[in-house]
Amino acid sequence: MRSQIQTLLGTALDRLVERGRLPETARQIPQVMRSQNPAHGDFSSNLALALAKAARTQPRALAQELLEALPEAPFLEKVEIAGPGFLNFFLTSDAHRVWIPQILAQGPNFGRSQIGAGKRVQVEFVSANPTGPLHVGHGRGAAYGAAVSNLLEAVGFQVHREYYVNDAGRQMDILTTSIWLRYLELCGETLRFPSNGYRGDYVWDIAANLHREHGDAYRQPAETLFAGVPEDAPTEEERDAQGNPLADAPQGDKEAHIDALIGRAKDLLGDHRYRLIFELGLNTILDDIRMDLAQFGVEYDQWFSERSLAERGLIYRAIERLREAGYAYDRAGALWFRASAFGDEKDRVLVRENGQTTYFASDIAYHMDKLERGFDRVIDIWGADHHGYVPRIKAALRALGDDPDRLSVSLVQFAILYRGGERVPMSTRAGEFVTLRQLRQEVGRDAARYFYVMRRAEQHLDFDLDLAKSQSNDNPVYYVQYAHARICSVLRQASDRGLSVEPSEGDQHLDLLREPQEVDLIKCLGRYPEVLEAAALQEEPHQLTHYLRDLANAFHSYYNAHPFLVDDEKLRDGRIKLILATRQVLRNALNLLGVSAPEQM
RNA sequence: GCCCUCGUAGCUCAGCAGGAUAGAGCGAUCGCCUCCUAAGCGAUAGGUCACAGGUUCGAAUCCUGUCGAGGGCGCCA
Repeated sequence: MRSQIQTLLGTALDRLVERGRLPETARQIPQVMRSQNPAHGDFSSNLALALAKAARTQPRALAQELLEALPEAPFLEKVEIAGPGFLNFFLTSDAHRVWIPQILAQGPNFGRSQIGAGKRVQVEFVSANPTGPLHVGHGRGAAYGAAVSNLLEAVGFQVHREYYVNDAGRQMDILTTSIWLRYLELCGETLRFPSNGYRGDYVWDIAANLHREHGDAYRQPAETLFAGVPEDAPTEEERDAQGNPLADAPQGDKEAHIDALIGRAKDLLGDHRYRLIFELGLNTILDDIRMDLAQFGVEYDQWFSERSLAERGLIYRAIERLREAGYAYDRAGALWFRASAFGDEKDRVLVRENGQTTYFASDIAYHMDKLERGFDRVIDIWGADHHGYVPRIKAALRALGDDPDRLSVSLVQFAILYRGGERVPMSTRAGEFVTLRQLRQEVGRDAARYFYVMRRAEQHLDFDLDLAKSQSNDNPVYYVQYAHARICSVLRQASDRGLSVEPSEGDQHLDLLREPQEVDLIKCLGRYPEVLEAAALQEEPHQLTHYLRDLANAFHSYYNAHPFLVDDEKLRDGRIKLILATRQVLRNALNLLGVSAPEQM
């Protein structure tokens, strides 16, 4: 509808240009927007204000000329000049009502479009290290990434959802060593668990599995293992309230300590047995993450292994390409990428002094591969703590000769949980973090998915657990779902009374819908395709949650003001059509957000 | 120190490719169930859009600076 008005205005503009009233440069796609205020009609345009200077006249006078040059259109009730020179367009009530048969005919497809047709988009999200269960911070990335993917798909893009599995690197070695140490404790060894190890209960569980399967086959005396290992740093428990180490606490370096333990573990276990524990840890945790996300309604097309990059020689190839392009150089025994040549703060290491490639090198190779796979757009959804990482990855893409604008990075801010008005503590200290699974169990999947995307991604999110659980109108999820359930309930009642809920053909009886609440609701339904398009193209699912609130409100107001199951068959038919259409749009929008549309509440 | 994000009603937030009188929800106050789920509806009150400049017909929106909040600045991942 908006584009049709744009076309009309464009024609008027062309006419004025042809008459020499306006210069050639004035030709443009006119800005047409939804009016905020109903007194200003359905749509308005500021075209006359924008061009008044070029026309060397007053905005209102130019608006008058545009108005006279405007072609006739059957869907327009009237066009007014208002304020400083706005053109306000009022649609006929018929123009609004045509949405209802369209919604009923298109069903689940209503609102979808083909704007992105033929374009492939990759969305990479969550990608948490497989070293422990997902926590509530990952949950927001999951809900946001899944919603953005669904939105893009709904407007026609071919979407590829991907999870980057960090199954290489030091964190996995720390996990492997942690599992083995817990296993040794289960064998009866006494040892001091490293401050930098993974201390969660799940590590005990994996170790217990290992012990159940293999008995003491992997046992080594703790004294042998710790012999010659540099001293650890104090753990949290070994510090006082001010964070100062207690008297008997170790005073070493936790990094050197854990690295030495990893080295000892590899030597003592041998390559084969070390790999076995490594794989056991990786697979156990990855399976858990997969299941967790699946239960959260988040599915992926691909789980991309970081290790596969090295196996396919992609890291080597990326480094060679950088070297050939002259952006890699040796210094102090390491290989560096000249990121500073592309606006990054400083140069970055690709290959460490010890010969190992960095995470950054893997990531360059990964992004190189993403672009080579031919996606028109690549979207990375990262936690906000990674924002410093964006310039260097873009710098690398530019150095490789790729177009860095094909990659866009969305940074999702943290979610802060509140319970009883108090902030829920979430220190990274082992055992204290709240997992995504715990959150789902506490508030349910629907509330979690909805709350996570209710705010703009780059905005800090206050997640009120009590509100998410409350079954009242304070809770936006229930408010919207209740609208859906209410419609279902009305239809059930109709059947119980022997009334037909099968709507008549086409636009019959819709002209009877003239109550103000009916008009508001119909207008709201008609906005859905525009809202969906904007939410998708701007990657902002929260626009959809705001719309859903409006739509549910329009429906609840209608419900309170007028009965639907009236004796007059024609009026009843019209009203049932309207609420059927409302139910459809509620379903379509909730579905994109991964929230259910219950028939009963 | 440098960089990023953000300061809008008592609270939580929309609005930000400039547009008309700045909007919701919660909370507060007052109303509405012989009637399709009151998990609902209606009404009222509540704002120097952090502050100061600038750009222009017009600024919550763009630019600069100040103040304040959170985050990031490893041969970690």
